Amino acid sequence: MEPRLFQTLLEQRACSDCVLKPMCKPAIVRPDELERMSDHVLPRRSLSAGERLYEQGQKVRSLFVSQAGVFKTETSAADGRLQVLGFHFPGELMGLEAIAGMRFRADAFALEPAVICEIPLSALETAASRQPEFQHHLLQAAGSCLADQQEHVELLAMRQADERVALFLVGLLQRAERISGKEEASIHLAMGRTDLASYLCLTIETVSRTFSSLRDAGILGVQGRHLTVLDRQRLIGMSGSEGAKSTRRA
Amino acid sequence: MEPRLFQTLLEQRACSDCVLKPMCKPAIVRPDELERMSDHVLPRRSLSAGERLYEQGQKVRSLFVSQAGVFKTETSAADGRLQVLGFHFPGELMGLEAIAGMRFRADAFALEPAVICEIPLSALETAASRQPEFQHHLLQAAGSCLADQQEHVELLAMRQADERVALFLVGLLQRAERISGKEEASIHLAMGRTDLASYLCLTIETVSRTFSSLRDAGILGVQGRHLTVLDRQRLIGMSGSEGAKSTRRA
DNA sequence: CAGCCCTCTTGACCCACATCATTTCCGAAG
DNA sequence: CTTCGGAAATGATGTGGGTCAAGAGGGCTG
Repeated sequence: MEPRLFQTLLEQRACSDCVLKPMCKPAIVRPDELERMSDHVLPRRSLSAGERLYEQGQKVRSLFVSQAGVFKTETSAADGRLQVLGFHFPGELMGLEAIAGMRFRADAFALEPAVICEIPLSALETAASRQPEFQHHLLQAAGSCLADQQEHVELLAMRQADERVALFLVGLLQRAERISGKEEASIHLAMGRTDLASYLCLTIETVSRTFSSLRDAGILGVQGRHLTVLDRQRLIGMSGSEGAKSTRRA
Repeated sequence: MEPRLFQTLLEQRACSDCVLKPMCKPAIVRPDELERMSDHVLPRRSLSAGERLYEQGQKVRSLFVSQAGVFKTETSAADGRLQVLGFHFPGELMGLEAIAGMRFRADAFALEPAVICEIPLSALETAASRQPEFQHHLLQAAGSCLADQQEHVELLAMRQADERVALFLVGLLQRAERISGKEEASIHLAMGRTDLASYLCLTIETVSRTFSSLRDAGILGVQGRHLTVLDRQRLIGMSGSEGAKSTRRA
């Protein structure tokens, strides 16, 4: 394992373009660079849709970066309740939250056919200690993950269902645009309504109704998992602050 | 700045005792050790109750570890809505989520008279790259922060108000016990009802009512900010899974 | 000790969303 | 093309907790 490669690997397009909100997802790796590098140095694995990458409670040996395909992470409580904690797009790091307890705190599933790049912990630490650059990027990535989680909390703290949905969609849009580099007008949902609802802490009925009302308002085109953004400004408006009228909570 | 000291500084009582939930807060530093070390090498500052440690949007130069006193971090949205993102007890790291964008994403306030230990970023990275041990601990700390955030999301995902409150209280209890090392029967709330409600995404009225019903049920003694745990088992029971009867969400 | 302010508590009412129950859609298999 | 099954949409109804509105403590200051 050549540590120098890690540095290049993580030569990230820093998250500076979306410093604050919304949905500044931890994109620590440019997928194309990852593609180039991992062919030579990192274990890769293909997963089919629905396949599990790791399991809650399992011992952590590696972190993972999606190279292609979207993943979800999901905890299951003692009583069987499931809670989707996050979606992970190509280039995003997974598993960092597990290294404190050395066990994964959630299951990770591929939502579509995917390619995953595995980074053994030992290699990670070795590379980081030999390459200050890499260490720096790793810290940045950790910070990004943390910022991302905070945004999830902020999303949940938005009281109205339509605010949450709108904010989520805007986030997806921005992630898609960061990957493609151009303005996007359509969104393909990698996840079903169930996962979406769980992530937003709503029921699938509410999500469905919200989509319908966005459609009726002429803001969004809805055809199953394929969405079309018809009125970007209004969508962004709803996702933000002034969507609320009454507002009381401190 | 002597890097070696950092290593000792972060010689943590790892979070292994509370691998999963609830409320495994990122205690990366033993307060007594921090006390011992920071006198020599790290800038310290005293804050009075309510004083601000850092401000949202401000450039990040240092991370912080509380040495004494509880802090809260809080974002303010464009429309003025405030959202408490976390409480930070002695020994817990603050500011890591900011390093991706190099700006703080929230305000941090001391909730009571406090002493803070400042760790300049440059020193942090230098120390980490010279001391693999320290780098390892730093990563662990980052992982702990992340795990903590996930628990916050899980807390918010618990549907019933009383589940959230109970889970929060159990978490406080465990943190207090981790610091004192012995079983505690009482909790002193460093935060007021307003901050508590914001953190739990409830109104202060609901929090108040929930406390009252816990009191009426003989589970909790409530005298303002001083709480007495009368029935530990039942409290833990409520915080968990089986407090719910119906349960539908995936 | 009185007065004040601020935090917390309690009560009455109502609404957004959960819940329950169908119906519709769409893709895969035959 | 038809059939089938799971996902999504829609409708009707109920409720947890948000909202509005008073009190009730409890700790300051004068």
